[in-house]
Amino acid sequence: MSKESKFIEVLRRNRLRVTKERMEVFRTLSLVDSPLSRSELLSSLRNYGMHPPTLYRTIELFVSIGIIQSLSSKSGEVIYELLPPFAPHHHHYRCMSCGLTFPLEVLDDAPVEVALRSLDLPGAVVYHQVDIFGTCFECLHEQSLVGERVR
Amino acid sequence: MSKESKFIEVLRRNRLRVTKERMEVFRTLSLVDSPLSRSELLSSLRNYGMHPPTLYRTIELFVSIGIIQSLSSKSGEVIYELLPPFAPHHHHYRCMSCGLTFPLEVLDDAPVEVALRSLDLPGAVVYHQVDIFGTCFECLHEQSLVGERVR
DNA sequence: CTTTTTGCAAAGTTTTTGCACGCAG
DNA sequence: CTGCGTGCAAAAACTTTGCAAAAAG
Repeated sequence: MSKESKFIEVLRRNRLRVTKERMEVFRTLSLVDSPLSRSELLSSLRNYGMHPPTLYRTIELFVSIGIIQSLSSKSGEVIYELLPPFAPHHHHYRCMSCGLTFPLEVLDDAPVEVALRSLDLPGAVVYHQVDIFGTCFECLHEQSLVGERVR
Repeated sequence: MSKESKFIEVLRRNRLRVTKERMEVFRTLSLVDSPLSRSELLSSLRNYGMHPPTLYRTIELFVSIGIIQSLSSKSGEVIYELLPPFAPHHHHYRCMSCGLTFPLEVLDDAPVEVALRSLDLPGAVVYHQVDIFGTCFECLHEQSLVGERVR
């Protein structure tokens, strides 16, 4: 079953209508396969004719039915990405220099996952996010080429 | 050495001035000991006389010199919290129902930390964030008291 | 045909900017 | 003293809201 038909299923199950705007937001997120901010989504979809209120309402809807989740970029901007089953569960490596987000594949039996499951918590668990911040090899390399760091 | 004097040290090391506004923002974050949004900080500090532009500039500054970090709340709001050495490294458990954030103490040799250190990553690591989402026991209890879930 | 969803305009809120003044060093 | 930082006002950007029109089922 394709991701799009799964998506349609989820809308149906929630008694929501399948509109081209919702499809388009979903497609953009699937295609890019990396978290996007509201403004990035807007500019991607603007040529398509998406209006801000529609996008905002769609994002809120998607969050509420669990299609996407929000995370914050290092710079303090909120970004959104697809959740399972639309994207596999993964962690993030984020470069603080160029801002790129690298998805990190995590198997269910990886040590991190096992360790997270065995924690003693103040409630039930729905999902978790792991974000690792640093400087990616490409940026490290570039920095070493430039003699001096600019203040 | 107290946290405040450490904070002053960091400002000095960055050749920044110690002002009462900066002290006040730092104090609020230390005192509350849980992540705060811009608007929460603003209302806490408003009676003190903080103006929005000053707060925003201060937050940006604090992020840039590594005093605080941003994370996103479930509702998609950006919140800020102190980083080591002003607060111990910790993970978060966040209740999706009441919105409360529970800091989770993590020792350096905890399984999660060890597992995270042994990952193969596309760059160098500066720090990481782990956020676990779910429903806290208090909210679970309340929900069981209410017969029906509201649609 | 009914009900949900979108388009649009307007209002509301938050954030940024520029510059003059005041305070830290 | 000498700028760095803040206060203030104004502008810009972003987000929300309400309602009529359009589209989905």
